[in-house]
Amino acid sequence: MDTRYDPKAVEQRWYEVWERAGYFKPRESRTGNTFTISMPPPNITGDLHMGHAMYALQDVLVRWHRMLGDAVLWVPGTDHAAIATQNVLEKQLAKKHSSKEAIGREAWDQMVQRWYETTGHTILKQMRRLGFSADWSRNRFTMDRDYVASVNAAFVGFWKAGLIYRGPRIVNWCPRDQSAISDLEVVFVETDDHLYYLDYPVDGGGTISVATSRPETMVGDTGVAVNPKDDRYRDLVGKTVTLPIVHRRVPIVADDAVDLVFGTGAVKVTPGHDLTDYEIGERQKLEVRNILHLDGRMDIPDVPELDGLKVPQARERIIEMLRAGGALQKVEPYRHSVGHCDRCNAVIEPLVSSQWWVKMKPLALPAIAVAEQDELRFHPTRWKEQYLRWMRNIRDWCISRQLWLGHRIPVWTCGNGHAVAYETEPSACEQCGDRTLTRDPDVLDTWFSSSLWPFATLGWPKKTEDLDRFYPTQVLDTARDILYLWVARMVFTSRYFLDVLPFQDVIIHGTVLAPDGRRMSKSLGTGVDPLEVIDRYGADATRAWCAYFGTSGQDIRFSEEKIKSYQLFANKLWNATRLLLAGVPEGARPMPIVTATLEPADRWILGRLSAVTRLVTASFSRFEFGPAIDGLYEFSWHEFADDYLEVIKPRLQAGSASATTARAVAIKVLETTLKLLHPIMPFITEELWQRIPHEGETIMLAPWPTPDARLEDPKLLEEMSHLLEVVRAVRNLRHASDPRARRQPAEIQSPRPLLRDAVGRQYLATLAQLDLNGALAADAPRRTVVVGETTVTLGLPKDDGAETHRLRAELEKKRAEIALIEGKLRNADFTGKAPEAVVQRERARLAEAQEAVDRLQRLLGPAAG
RNA sequence: GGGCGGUUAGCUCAGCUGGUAGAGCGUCUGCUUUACACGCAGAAUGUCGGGGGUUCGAGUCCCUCACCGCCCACCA
Repeated sequence: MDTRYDPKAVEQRWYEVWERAGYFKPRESRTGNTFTISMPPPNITGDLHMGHAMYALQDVLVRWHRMLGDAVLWVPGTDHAAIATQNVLEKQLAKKHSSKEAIGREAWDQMVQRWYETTGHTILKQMRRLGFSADWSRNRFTMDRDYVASVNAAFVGFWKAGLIYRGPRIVNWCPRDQSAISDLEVVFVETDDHLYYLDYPVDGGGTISVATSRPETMVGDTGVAVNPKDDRYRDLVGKTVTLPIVHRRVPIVADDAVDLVFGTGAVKVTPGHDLTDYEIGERQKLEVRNILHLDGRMDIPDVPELDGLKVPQARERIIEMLRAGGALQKVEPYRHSVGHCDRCNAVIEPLVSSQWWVKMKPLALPAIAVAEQDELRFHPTRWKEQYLRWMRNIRDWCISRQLWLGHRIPVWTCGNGHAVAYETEPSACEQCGDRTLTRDPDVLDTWFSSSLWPFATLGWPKKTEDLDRFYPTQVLDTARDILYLWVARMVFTSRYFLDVLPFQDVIIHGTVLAPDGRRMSKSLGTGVDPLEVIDRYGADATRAWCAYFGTSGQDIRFSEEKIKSYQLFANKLWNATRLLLAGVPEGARPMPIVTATLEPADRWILGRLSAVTRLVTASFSRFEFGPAIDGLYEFSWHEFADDYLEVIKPRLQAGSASATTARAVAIKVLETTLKLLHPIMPFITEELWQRIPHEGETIMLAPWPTPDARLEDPKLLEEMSHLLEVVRAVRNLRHASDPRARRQPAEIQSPRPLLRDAVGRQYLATLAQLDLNGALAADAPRRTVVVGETTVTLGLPKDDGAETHRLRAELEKKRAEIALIEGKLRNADFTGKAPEAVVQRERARLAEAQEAVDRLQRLLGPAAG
């Protein structure tokens, strides 16, 4: 074995072995349980970023449950991401000065197909590099034929229940994509703008002023609204105004939606191009007028000056016209949020258009109940409220998109106008038999298909074996930005179609940010490719970083230091293994541990191992992986390697029966540690586990360790802790004088059982490089160190004062501590009200501190003061 | 406008139900000790964002302010 661990050489090799052996496929359950996770399908938009590395959290759970003995299935796949992918491909075409319209539908479809094949493949390869143990034989793509069948079945299912309707309603329209988008796909950006005050002449005399940030829409006004409680305008309600420029008469109405204190308290109402106005218009029975073409140009033939202009130009032009006509009262600077398309960033133009909708209220109610009753749990828990807030305020879902990429809406209309949803292409109208059928040109919101993901990937609506065996899943892990877009929707679709929750636990992992705290983004140049990270530090280190930060719920600034520390950790394990394997023949069988021959150190490390086993298992159970990796790092590096391995070195070299025991214990501890670590760092653990004596063909299927409380002896733990403290004190003392001195002669006095014992003294001698075998010569120089009841006297010359200085500082610290505790104990409130145990602890602390002060004073002599 | 999260050592972050402030990295000191210099041994470093309160006792609970980030909303 080389002195350095090389992840590159190891990781690829093991991954191939695992995959070829079929370990990623579900096996017979030893526990009777199944454990299923549906992997959130990455978008086929070509970029795999550090966010995807966070899927390692799923692999941790999956590998853990596999070791627990469950029948485990992790279903992977990819999402066609209709609008996002279309945007990527359109940009590619634009670079070549082309467009989808220019190349035509057929060439476009081919381009899409090619994209699916190449990009989908790349993503899967990248996930393999991360060590993901998903069952790739069950890999799904939302555009696969079977998946399309699921989508159609869901659509028809909703349709038959009357939950889908088509209708003209106001929608968020993206003029660049020329498609409707849902509320969730609109991002609002704070923008510096202007508020224009317009005077509308009231018929019969007077004027009414309205404030607007969109004066160009006044040509589509069909009313003016005021608040019914507004005394200023009470007399005007019911009258009409004549709009400037278009010279149309529109009514003044009263509506509660109007804010009394904003602007003038009077609002121009444009039901055709504003969400609020649309609702006011519905209530007040106002006409809806459309003044925009679908590409965002003005559609107002009556006003040739404006017709065909883009919105910004139209705004400028109409302001001139209004000003000229004396209708522009004033303009104020105004900052407000403007909706943009989430995908292409174009300014959203609300307009009325005929779209397909899903009625949400009936679907939302059960989805609310399950969260309220904690059948559906969120980690961290605060996301429950977020989820509920959204579900409670949910509005109907616009599911149709006017895109060239996506699932076609499975509705065909016959010559007689019967529009019906069919699961497969019909040959005749279901209602009248007419054979002239045309399919709806629209496609579905990509999230409609995603919302079926956990069960559609298992074959639904077919009653497949997989669906029967592996559904529902147990855990969903994802990023918070798709809590509503995706998670919430899976809950109601699964409740609706399968009458069961798609998963019980939802983990919302932290979002990975750039080192400067900005969002990771390719366009900002802040993106980090996980493969580069893997190349530098190894997949195991990358995954450990994910485990450490991912489940805390906080956003994570990407920082390489921590990843690097896990790379070093892997190296540490590698070298510890090298040490233990020296002298063990290749292919040796596991050595049974003979309890009778165990030394205190052996019992101690086994006890600590048991405690760590409990810690890791509890950490995994709570979906908080930070304490698990932290605990394993601390235990194996410091307790196992620094303390235990150092303490047994003389035994190993002596080659006695004691060596056999020590080696057996050390290997047992190492082997167990590797198993506990395997879900997080699969590669190094497999590599090392294969090298040490073990049973079984892969660590992936090794049984998960269980703690053994009988091994945890609190008294022994305390004895060892004390011993290690003495070691540190001695090292400290020698550090201050002559670090090169080895095997320093020394005497020890201690009432502690372990240090009275020859074995314990041997530990001390080994770790602190002391020779405790003889008494110090009477005339030898002496230095003494005191830890609690233990005193060690070393044959060392007096130091130059540094040690005295240190002791003095310690004395001061102890005295301060005593003053603090005494103050506490003098306080009758404390002694009276604090629990007895706490008071006792303070008394013990005081006694200990006083003893320490006595010793320090004795050491320092009369000069101590 | 409403809500959520954050503010702890130079940096990045842990600190569960209130009871002597922790890790990694960095810094400093000393070590080519035969597993590992990707190492070993040791050290230093915090009015736990400000203010108020509850309590015998607050990083931890309550109120309030400030700043950073995120989400939601029919911000004309």
